[in-house]
Amino acid sequence: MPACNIQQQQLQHFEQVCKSSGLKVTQQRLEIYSALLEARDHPSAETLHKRLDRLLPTLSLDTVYRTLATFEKINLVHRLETSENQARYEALTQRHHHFLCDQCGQVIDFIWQSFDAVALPPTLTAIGAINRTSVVIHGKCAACLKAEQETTAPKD
Amino acid sequence: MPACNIQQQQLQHFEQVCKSSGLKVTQQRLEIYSALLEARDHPSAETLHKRLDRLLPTLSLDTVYRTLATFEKINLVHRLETSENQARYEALTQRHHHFLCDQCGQVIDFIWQSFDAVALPPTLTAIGAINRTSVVIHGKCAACLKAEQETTAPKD
DNA sequence: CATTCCATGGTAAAAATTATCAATAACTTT
DNA sequence: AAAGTTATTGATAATTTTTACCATGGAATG
Repeated sequence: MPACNIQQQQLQHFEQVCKSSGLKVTQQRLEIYSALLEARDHPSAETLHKRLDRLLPTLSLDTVYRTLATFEKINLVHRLETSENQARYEALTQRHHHFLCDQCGQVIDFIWQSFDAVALPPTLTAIGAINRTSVVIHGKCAACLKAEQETTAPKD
Repeated sequence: MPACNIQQQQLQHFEQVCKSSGLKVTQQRLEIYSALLEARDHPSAETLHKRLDRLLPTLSLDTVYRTLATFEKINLVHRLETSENQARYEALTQRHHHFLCDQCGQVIDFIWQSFDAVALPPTLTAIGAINRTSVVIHGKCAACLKAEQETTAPKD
């Protein structure tokens, strides 16, 4: 399983980052991080908490929140920019951008290397120091489009 | 005052959009919208509410929330993508992008026409139908950078 | 093995947003 | 311009989301 190897690498990296930041590698942190690594759906703290209930039944929601906030500080995870109420998170893997479905709220990653290579506008130097850039695209995802067609079309 | 003329135009447009959407042009809606037009700081519902307190002392916070949600539906305002808890809003004016200061939370608009002109990656057609695209840049704003220097540097 | 210190869980508070419903204000018709 | 119709508002309260508190527990250090 190559995917599993990749995850092993990520987890080693995780331990290293924790230690170098003076954070203890607790079971909760490990599980929260690896759950986020496996997840493809940019889960919220609450979703993660539910998802981990089987593995760590006593894990508190507060710990999930705290842990995610901690991870964000040491740059292990990102808190997404969405226009929803619940915050969503993702583990940092490959550089990518986000497509947000305005209908169902789903977040879909996409790669756009030619954007990543482009020079930023010079105006920005006056505005501040840049950490990271990302493109956010709003629209209607394929699934929602299809569902819409099916409820509109059926005239038989 | 040219700025005032521009706003007059915007307000006329506002009334038109409301009517064509079957919405009544109430004083509350007018004031909330024009407060958002004047604002340059992408205020939250609560900030707007406080700001309007002098003008409309009985305006309820709930109305601000409801009104902003309504405006977003008919595409008069945008709910911003930030990674904060409180939602922020802006009136739709000129096409622009956002710089978010991770330190102070400030949102600064910037123009980037060469991005606006660029073609989106073809992968996206499979993902869904696109409504709008925007670039989000995270970093540290000039003011925060300066404040940081002043607290670090003073060694005299 | 004892000590220290950080992280966790449980509870509860704070912050942010939304629901309910009677009263009110805006548009329409006359 | 007045009355009727209907959407909108305000006040209150409920939900949802996130954070604070603090005693307990467990890992690392000496």
